[in-house]
Amino acid sequence: MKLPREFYTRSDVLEVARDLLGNKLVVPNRNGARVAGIIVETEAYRGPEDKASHAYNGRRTRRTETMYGLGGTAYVYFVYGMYHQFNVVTNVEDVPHAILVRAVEPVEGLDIIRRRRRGRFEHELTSGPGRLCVAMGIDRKLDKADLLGDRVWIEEGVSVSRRQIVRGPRIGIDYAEEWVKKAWRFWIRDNPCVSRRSGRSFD
DNA sequence: TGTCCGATTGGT
DNA sequence: CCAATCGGACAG
Repeated sequence: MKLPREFYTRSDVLEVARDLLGNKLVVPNRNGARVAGIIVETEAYRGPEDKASHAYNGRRTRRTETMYGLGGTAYVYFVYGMYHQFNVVTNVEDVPHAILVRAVEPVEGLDIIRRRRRGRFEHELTSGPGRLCVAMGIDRKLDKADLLGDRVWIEEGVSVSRRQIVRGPRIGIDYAEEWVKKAWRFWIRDNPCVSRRSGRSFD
């Protein structure tokens, strides 16, 4: 069952980022086979006040335009000349909030995932935002895709109790000054598929 | 159009 | 720790 529009249009992006944990990200390939993973790590970005956000200070360009769309839209961009990053847009139109999905635990289409990530250990298949995009076949063609459509979506997964959720600072945003230390990254405690560089945490 | 740099990763 | 690698943002 796909998560409904109201899940995404809520105004508190931190709450949505936390609630995403345990749900299942699904990408059907063109044969109709499903590749899917349970979301185990997320990061909230709250433009325009959040200096770490691409939409900081109201920045609105060809790339960031997606973030201004309706909650429940995919925001996929390309970084470091080689990696894609999959994000979920939240809130209502014109409020550029988004959540970076940093790691999933593979649960469907393992054969396809292993082929795309040949030579890697099991815990390295989808344990990072760039890795999971390779594993699941996500690229910029999915930018602006509606998560209530049929190209990529998130459906009800497993239930995760509040006690299993840990939070800590976001990763790779050293340029964000005072926003660096905000504990806006959420992950499932002890899950083997969370990204490496998981530094200090607090709950 | 030129320069700087990135919401990462894999190898040293 | 560091290089890879190229598109985006912005200055000029």
